[in-house]
Amino acid sequence: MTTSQSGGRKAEAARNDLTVLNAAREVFFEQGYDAPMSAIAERAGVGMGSLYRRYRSKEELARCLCVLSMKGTNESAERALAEESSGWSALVRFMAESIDRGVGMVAQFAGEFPVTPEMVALSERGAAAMQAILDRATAEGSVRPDITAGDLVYLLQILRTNSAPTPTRVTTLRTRYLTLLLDGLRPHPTPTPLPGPAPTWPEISTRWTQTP
Amino acid sequence: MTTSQSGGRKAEAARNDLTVLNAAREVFFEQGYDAPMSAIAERAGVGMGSLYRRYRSKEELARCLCVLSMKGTNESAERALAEESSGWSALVRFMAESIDRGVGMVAQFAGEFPVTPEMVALSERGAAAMQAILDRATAEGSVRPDITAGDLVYLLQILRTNSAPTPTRVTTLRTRYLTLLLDGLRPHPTPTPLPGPAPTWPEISTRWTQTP
DNA sequence: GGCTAACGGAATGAACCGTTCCGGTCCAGC
DNA sequence: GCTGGACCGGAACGGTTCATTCCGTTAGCC
Repeated sequence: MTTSQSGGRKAEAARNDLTVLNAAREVFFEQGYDAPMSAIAERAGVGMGSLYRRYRSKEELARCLCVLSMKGTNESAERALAEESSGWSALVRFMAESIDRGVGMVAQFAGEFPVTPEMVALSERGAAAMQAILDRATAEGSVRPDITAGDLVYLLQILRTNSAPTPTRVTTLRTRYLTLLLDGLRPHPTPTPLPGPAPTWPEISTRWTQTP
Repeated sequence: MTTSQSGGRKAEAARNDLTVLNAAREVFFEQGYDAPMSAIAERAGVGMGSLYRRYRSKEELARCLCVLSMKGTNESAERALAEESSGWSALVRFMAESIDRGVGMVAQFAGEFPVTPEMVALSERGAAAMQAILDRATAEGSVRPDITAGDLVYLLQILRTNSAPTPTRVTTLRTRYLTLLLDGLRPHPTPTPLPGPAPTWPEISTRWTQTP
């Protein structure tokens, strides 16, 4: 074993718990829900036994991660709204924090397991927070008016794209294109009309309820 | 069999060839290289036998599709450059045509099979054409100067994202966010500096050469 | 009317993955 | 210092999926 840190078996178990969660987040983000459990165990430096001692199944691990991610997103949105001085800075901060936390991972889980009432509640709370940020930014005139909260969800998913040589580079590029997108969101001297209706909430949640 | 159209066996074979290619393009685009061959056969309304009579293996089919897509992209870029009156309109037309043709499909193949010299040549020709479009647009001042041709490649890949209820909706949303991105590409009264260096060509091609 | 080429789809065999099980290892209490 | 029980890593198992092949059938051509 590689118990290099201090503490006994108990401490190792506690440390493993965090390590596993982080490893799972990374692996699911990179490879999607189809990533093998063995990949998560390997990334965490842990055997399969330890993985299944904490989570009865792959689905339980994914659900746990999903809920954690949604809670993080909600807190991020609510903090941004409360602490920032303008709608625009709240929007920028929320979007940046979201892609830093790899929020796109959750999208990989759509349709893989049934949604719980808790997840529905979290999702509704998140939707309200994002809508509030956007309303404030739109009201102060710092965002073009044809943008909706549904757009924000899709834009975050779009930015999840993950194909650069190193993980660091992936992060850098994601930030680069978020910046570009945010400039596109601002009111423009001659804005190009956006084609097609914006995404609606039913449309977004549909992907979660249909289990193919 | 469902030989509903006119013509004999020969004609059916010829029709099948196109149908198979289109079906493969769609399925690979939606599900990635891991899509089962049976899904392609089903989409094309054709048996497995007919599939393997035309392409010796899945890899051969994918390579064929890849080359076709690269040729299409190159022709699209060169035509846009030759026929459009401004760099900006050439850029817009090229980007729009590219996502309409589902150019992101090619990205799914990165690292799945070895690259041929033909593919290298096609890729270099495409890079030159995209660079020429961008140079012209930048020179006339219609694109912010911190954008490179490597950025265009990544932006096209980002827009490949594919998660809406219906295929039609997917296309609409892609166009919507392309429009948003293009507005972000234009010179802005107070442009936000883009973080991180732009992608380089070696960086882009690396993903193809490493076969994990 | 039979011959042959092309067809669709079932059969095959290998690879992969989620989950379980087991032999070894380490700490706690005596 | 020694031992019992909890915990660990990883190999083994069973099921599923998929690329590829094979074969009985069918539709045009002579």
